[in-house]
Amino acid sequence: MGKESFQRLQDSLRSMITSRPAESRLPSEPKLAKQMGVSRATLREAMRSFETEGLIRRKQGVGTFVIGDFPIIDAGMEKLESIEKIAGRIGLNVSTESLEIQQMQVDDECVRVLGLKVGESITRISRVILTDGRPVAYLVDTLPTSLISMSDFENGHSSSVLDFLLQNGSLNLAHSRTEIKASIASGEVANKLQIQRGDVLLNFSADLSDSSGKVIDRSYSYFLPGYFSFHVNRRVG
Amino acid sequence: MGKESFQRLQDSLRSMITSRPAESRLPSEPKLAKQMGVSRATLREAMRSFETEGLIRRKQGVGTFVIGDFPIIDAGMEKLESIEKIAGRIGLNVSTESLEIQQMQVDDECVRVLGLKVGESITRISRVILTDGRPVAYLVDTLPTSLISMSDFENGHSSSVLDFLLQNGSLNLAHSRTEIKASIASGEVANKLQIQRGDVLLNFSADLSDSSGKVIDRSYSYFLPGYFSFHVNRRVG
DNA sequence: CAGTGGTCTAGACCACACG
DNA sequence: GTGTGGTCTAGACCACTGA
Repeated sequence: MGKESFQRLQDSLRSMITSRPAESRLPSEPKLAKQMGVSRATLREAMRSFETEGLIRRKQGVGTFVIGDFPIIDAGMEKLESIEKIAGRIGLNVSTESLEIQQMQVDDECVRVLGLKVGESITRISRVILTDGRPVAYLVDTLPTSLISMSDFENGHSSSVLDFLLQNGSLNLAHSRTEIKASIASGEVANKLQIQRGDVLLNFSADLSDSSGKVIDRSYSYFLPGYFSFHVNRRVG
Repeated sequence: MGKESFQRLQDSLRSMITSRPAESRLPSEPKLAKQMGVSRATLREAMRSFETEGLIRRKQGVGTFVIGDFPIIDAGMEKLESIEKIAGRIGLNVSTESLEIQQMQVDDECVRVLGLKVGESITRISRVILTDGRPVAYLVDTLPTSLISMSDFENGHSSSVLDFLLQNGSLNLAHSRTEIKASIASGEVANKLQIQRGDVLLNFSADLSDSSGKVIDRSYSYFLPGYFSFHVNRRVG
């Protein structure tokens, strides 16, 4: 296959996909590969970016489907808000799944970041956010167990750790230092988000601090590209 | 191959890589695949994430090399600064390559974003940023030709479009609205950055405005993960 | 030139969903 | 069971580098 023919393959695949109605199923991979005159591996490689863009969705054992327009969660980054609040503001329904709450002993990272002593207990809360039945984000929060009660949290209105902490007025949450990265999905994260290992993700790691600068919560967030639009307004130096 | 054995493969590869001195060359892919008892395709798949992390570097026709610690360009996003300035502040040398300046007629995007009329001329400036000889970012700026003189720009001290515009005091640059995405490299971008098509990139698209809100410059930036650390401080809502 | 990584192929088997 | 996508294999050829 020539250097440009891969581009042509992608172009014809793209027009084939976009010409189809939303929700429709594409021909199976072996058939499509034969139609296009390439091997299945090459076909799959060409389709990779379409799934990243949110153009298609593959379901093992079922097929590959065209995704129509979907709501994009648009969020400025200056303010820290829970995804639930952001989605609520644009009238979008999000749900939570795979909520896991786990207590554990502090590890090296917690000692360093959260300023805890060896032997103290931390709580790790992980969850998957869905819009329209589709997993779109995987969030992991780690914080001292003393700050969060498992039963209170599970009985709360929101599954957002941030919203829970804000309800507790005694904490004086001030800001979050958020680091922005692009990464590829590990097996674990891929499983949570129902994507393939190796797929592209936008990745935040954030330290939430109170007004004294003490770090309260370290969180990792993994977002499917295509479903979110994060932006920030930058001052000219 | 079982579901967990891939993880084991990655683990043993990782420890093999990290135990080697920086700059050293790994065994060739066929040899390594044989050693590990997997096919070359599987080996390459397992090595993908290592290149994303900046742990290794592949060079076609030469070999695969261990990368030692490298300086990470750490930048807050509140202030908009050129990469050259940020790097300079931490004492890091960056250079520019593949500078391309191109004049063209406005396309639909420019009409919409830059508020130009059909028939006006725009200038597109693209360039690759290197640190330590390694391409780490690919930047594309598009702006009205009237704002930038090709010869002035080429003779300037910096190859940064932002720095050039700032020198011109008559513009009143105020802020940049920057959208943050994760994406995979197209053939063109992969070629510029000397990576593989399909590799992961962090991606900004930014509109630079003057104090009246008029958009002066639309830019696209592609960053290799691992070499940059962008962060933002978020206020608690 | 020989040796490297980059790509593609054909085929196989697995895990999974659904009737 | 049948058919789907997910993964892996063995082998081939290409493009590139450097001696």
